[in-house]
Amino acid sequence: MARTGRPRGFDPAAALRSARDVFWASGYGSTSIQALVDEVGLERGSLYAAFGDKRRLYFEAVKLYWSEYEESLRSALARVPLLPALRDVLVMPAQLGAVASDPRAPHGCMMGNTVAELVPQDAEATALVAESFSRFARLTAEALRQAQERGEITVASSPEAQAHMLLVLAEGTALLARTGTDPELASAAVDAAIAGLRPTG
Amino acid sequence: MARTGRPRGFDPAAALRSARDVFWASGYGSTSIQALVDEVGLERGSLYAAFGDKRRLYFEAVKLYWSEYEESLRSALARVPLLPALRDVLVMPAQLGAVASDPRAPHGCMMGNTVAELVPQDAEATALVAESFSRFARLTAEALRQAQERGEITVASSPEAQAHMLLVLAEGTALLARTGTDPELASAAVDAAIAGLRPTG
DNA sequence: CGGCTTCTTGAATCGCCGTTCAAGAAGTCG
DNA sequence: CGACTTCTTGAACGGCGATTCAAGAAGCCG
Repeated sequence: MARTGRPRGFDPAAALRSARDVFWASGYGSTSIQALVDEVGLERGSLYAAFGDKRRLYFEAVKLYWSEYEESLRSALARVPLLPALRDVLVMPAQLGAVASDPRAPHGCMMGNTVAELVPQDAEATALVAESFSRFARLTAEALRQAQERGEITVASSPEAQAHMLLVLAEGTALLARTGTDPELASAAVDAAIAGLRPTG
Repeated sequence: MARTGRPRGFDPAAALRSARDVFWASGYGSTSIQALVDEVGLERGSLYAAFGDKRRLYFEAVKLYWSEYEESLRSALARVPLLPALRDVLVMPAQLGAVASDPRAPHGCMMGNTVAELVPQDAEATALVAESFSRFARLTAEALRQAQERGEITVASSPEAQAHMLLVLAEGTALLARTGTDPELASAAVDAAIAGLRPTG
């Protein structure tokens, strides 16, 4: 039985991307339905029909954000040598924050923003974030393990501990980027941490 | 001319501490005046008379938070050797988050929470946070410089870069603590970063 | 003791927010 | 071409938010 009736006048994927950008810039609580209507270009009813309520839409937006982030992380982790690749991954959020004063620019990591705003009060958000962070840790630890075997990084700490440190660093950098920290200082901080991963002479 | 009229029936400092705890647990936007009234024990009118509006009260609460944090930071930075002291400072937020599932417990670093929620949209919040972070960086860099001179930590990076790295690490750890991360893993991550500060071979 | 000043109380106000819904529009299929 | 189904539109609704205010209470000072 084929789909009948009036077809959609918009592209749901494009609308979701647009909604993600609004949420990314303003967070969950501070983004009004009105702002979404204005920015996404759909009327209220269409938004609700297509995505359910605001909370559902936010979660979909976060999932989209994460899927794109994870893809870029994967490709970085496949690089050899690993250390410069890690540096790029960690510094990226600080570059996004270069336009920190523009309220309509995206700010920080959407996962970190979700943590600050909804975790642990919102159980669904907590689970979503925990799953994403756990994936980051698993992928990164595996890459670190291989790099340890290659002798590229120090074995002074376990790959798991190092991976978690990088997660902490990534979220911290993304958070501080919102304050408009000097990008050079942010890079230098990342470099100082990365330097600690080199094998000791 | 002495103060006359009916005296206050409450202690403003105690009320502010109480308000800080509520804001710390729930953030700015999610804390309603009603919640403050319930928790602080003042009626609406008294709250407004004593502290001005919600935003002012929040800023006062944040300032109180920071003044206490900075004091504890100062005393940690005075310790020798410095590295174990730094470890304690960084791990602390992860311990606070041990009760992460309790919504009434404090969550993360109040400065970081403010960044996530109000920066950069709110100029006053942005300035307040920038000032605090800058103080953290200055105090920490000075302690690191002395430790470098003592030969206690590596000179591979500048004290300023190392200090900023520690700020990033502290905020990242506090953020992740909200997700209820295993405290042991959090400690291990901090240790991995601290290990990178030791002088090489 | 009486007048004055300041604090307390909690009901009232006003605006904004998320959500719903009824009416109209636009395709599709027999 | 006509009936049916789905989408679009935007006005309306109910609730909850921060904030104000008028009336009463409580201590101080001459």
